[in-house]
Formats: sequence, structure tokens, C-alpha cells
Amino acid sequence: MNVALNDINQTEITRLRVACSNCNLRELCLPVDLTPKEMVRLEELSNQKRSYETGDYLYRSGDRFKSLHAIRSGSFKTRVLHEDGREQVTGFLMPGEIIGLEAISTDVHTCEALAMEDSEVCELPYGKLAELSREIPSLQRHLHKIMSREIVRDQGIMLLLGSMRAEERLAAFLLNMSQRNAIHGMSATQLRLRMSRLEIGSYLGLKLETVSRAFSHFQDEGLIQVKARAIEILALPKLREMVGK
Amino acid sequence: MNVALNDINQTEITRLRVACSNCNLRELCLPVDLTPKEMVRLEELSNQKRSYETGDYLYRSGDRFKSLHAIRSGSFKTRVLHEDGREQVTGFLMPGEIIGLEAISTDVHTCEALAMEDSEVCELPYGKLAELSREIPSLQRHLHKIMSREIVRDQGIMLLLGSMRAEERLAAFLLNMSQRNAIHGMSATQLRLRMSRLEIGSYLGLKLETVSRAFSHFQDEGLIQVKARAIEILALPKLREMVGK
DNA sequence: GGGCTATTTTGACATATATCAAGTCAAACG
DNA sequence: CGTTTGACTTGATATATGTCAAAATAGCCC
Repeated sequence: MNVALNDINQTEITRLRVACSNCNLRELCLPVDLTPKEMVRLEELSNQKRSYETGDYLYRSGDRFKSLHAIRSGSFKTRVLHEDGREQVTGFLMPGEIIGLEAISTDVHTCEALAMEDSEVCELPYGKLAELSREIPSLQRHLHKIMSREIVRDQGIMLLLGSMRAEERLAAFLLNMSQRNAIHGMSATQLRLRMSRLEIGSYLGLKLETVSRAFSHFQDEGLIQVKARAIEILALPKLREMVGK
Repeated sequence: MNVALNDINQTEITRLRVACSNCNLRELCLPVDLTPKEMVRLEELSNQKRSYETGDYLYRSGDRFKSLHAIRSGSFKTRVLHEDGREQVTGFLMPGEIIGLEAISTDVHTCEALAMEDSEVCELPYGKLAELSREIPSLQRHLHKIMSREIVRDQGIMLLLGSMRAEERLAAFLLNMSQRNAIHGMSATQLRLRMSRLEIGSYLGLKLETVSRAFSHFQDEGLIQVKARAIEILALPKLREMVGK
């Protein structure tokens, strides 16, 4: 939502492909102006690559925080579990995105992250990352950028939820998914959602029935084409209008 | 909400008082384990101190980002203005807190910050801060902490809004205010709100009438005592119960 | 203190979303 | 191929919050 599409120009994507061929560090590499040598050093940080199956935990609430993780393939959701057992989805993470930021301040993870499909991640030991960023100022600045972007993203997509109605929320969600898809080189209009209506509802603060009704209504209006979790966006501009941009 | 009260013990508060006698850098100093010499260097960063009257802008949307600001006295609100003129309050900032983080990623402020009362701030040039944090690892780590805490705070107070009803939101808001009050050495139960019902509503995604009704209802239930903007919390535990903690 | 204004409270009613309950659909499995 | 299962859709109704309007209150200036 805030990571505007035109933030990423072709040059940078090419550079990324070269730099991160064996590990998806898109979020870290992308706008950083590193020398080839520095990139190698960044690459070397992510010594661990791990695989997770659907439903596996990347980390649990209470786990000690040691690393960030760059998602190489697949997708994860983060959630908090309330005492009464309700699940609250707090975020969806897609390939190329960094997960775990929320725990830096507390040294302990405050939510759970689990795979929504079979996935691979690269581990980025926080200590080494901080150490390296001390040597490479542009990396340091970029780390700050990622974190504050996270703040902005939350404000962008979540904060406004309070003032948005159900269909506006869903429109914002779809646009967000579309942009993140596009950033990662995939279609901006053909979405394959990895999450259920229940999870979308939990994330957006709506009941699954409301989510479903909104999808149906969008389809009736000709804004999207719904085939279960495969969504085709037919009228991007109109969706943008709905969320006021 | 996430900056738990017991995060701050007496020792640290004493250290803070000594370290930051002439400039309120609480958020920066507090959990940082700096040598006296390093503290002086941090102090020296905040060379600029500025005053603002009620309604003055600290920065406007579109302003180039150069500095963070530590609030020394008074309070600010951040907001975005929608095309149609509606105001959306995105945050309230109190003494000792850092404002401006949201702009690091974009180099440009995306929201406006203005004084809710006569206030003073210390300017913290971002470049110098980053430079210094490269030399002082514990400061670097702490900068990261502040930023990710901001993420968590947003998730804590805002993300849950989606799933909270009006009175739960207001309870969360009051608890948040109470904690921030307490952190800054003021009463946890006697609150002097600096913002109108309209602003609270904008922040919480509610109409001012709903906010007012919720206040009245809390008072009827004996949870709080309302005298305009002076709120006395009578039953902290019950409020905590309402937000599920 | 008296009168002015903005803020807050309260009430009656409208509307959006939640809730409860069926019903449909598609994938998985025997 | 039929059955089962879980996910999704749709409908009827309840409830929470928004909307509009008026009254009460607090703050402020004279």
C-alpha cells in the first residue's frame, strides 16, 4: 500500500536478481546501494535456509528472538491467540518480505508465525546483521527504512481500518495484495489468495460472512472475478477510488 | 500498551533524570546502557530546542524528513488529511516520546504533526543520530528497539481495533494513556486528556457521540469518573479485563 | 457574574455488520 | 461414483454504531 509500485525500477530488480540469486533478500537488497563486495557479505549472513510445511511454526509467541527471516518462497501468517482461544491474524507475509521485526524491541516474539503453505525462509541472525550494518552505513539506513516502512504499512492498511467500512477494507486488502504481487514480479490483477475468508476476516476485523458478501458484491459490480481463492481484479482504478487514492 | 509499566524500574528512571536533565530523551536514554561519556555525546546531538503554540505545525505532510523530535513538554497529534477535508488522527505523542519515525523510509513526512497545547521539542538530526549509533552499538540496537516497538504499539492498540467494539477500544485507549502517564512519572489513574472527543473518536475510528456514550457508560458502571477531560480511573483491573489482559 | 461559544451529553432513529441458520460447492476419499 | 468434509455463499434477524437533532455543560471574554 505504501510501497508504491514505482519505487522499484527495472534497474534495481535486475541488480536484485544478480545479488540474491540464492537467497531472497529482496527487501534488504532492493533500494540499498551496495558494492558487489558488500552484497556478498550480506549474502553470507543468511547461512541458514529452512523449509516449512503448511501449518508449521516459524516461531511461537514467547520464543526468544534471535533472527529475522527473509521469505524465499511460500507465505506465512502472523497471529496472536487470545486466552479464550480466538485467533487474531495480524499479518500476511509473502516471498521477499522480512518477518520477525516486531520482536526486536522485546527480545521475545509476541505473536506466532506459521506457514500457510509449504515455504522456505532464509535466516538472518540479528546480531550479525546489526554488526554488518555498522560497517555499511547505507545498509544501516536501509534497515531503518524497512522498519519504519513497516510502521507506515501498519498505519496505511490497519490504522485506516477504524474509519473504513467492510467493502473499503476489503478493497484496501486487495490493492495491498495486488501491489505486493506486482513488486515480486507477479501479476497485479491475477491473485491467488493463500488465506481463507476466515483469516481475511480476522485480519480485517470482519466476520467471514461479511468478507464473502463483499466479494460477491464486488463481483456483481464487475470490479473483480471470484473463483474461490483465485481473484481477478477487473477494475483496479475503481478499487483505488474506494479507498480514496 | 506494550511498553509495560514494569519495563521501567526505579534505577533506570534515576539514571534518566541525571542523563537527560536538559533535554527529554527518555525514549532514547531509558533502556540504553551508555557510559556517561556516551550519554554526553547523545545529549549534544539535541542542539536545537524549539517551542510551539497550540495548533502550530511541527511538520506538515510533504516536508522533507531531516530529524526526529523528542517531546520535552506538551503534546502533539499526528494526522492525515483526506482529499475531502476529513481529518484522521493517527497518533498522540506525549512528553518523552519520539515523533517523526514514520518518515524515515520515505524521506518525506506522510502526515502532519501539530501541537495540542504549548509545547517544546528537542530536535534530533537523523544523520548525526545514525552516525553516532554506528559508533555505539547499544545505541544502535536501541534505535531498532524504538522503531520496532512503534510497530508493536501500532499492532497493540490499532490492529486490535478491527476486532474490538467501541467500549473495548476506549478501554484500550484509556489504559494506554494511563501507562504512558505512569511511565513519565505521573499518576496512572488521574488523566488529563489533551484531546477532544472528536479527536479520540477519529483516532479510535468512532464518532464523537459514541465516545461520549462510552465514557458515560463507564461512569455509570463505576469504572471511571468523568469531569470533561479530567478522567479518574476507578477500576483499572476491570478495564484491563475488557481488553483481554 | 453574565453572556457567548465550543464542547459534551443525551435522545430518537437509520444503517452496517454480526449472528444464526441453511444451503451450495469443490476437493478428498472410500 | 457416491459420500464426506470443509470452505464458501446466501438469507433472515439482532445488535452496535452512525446520523441527525437538541439540550446541557464547560470554558472564556467582558
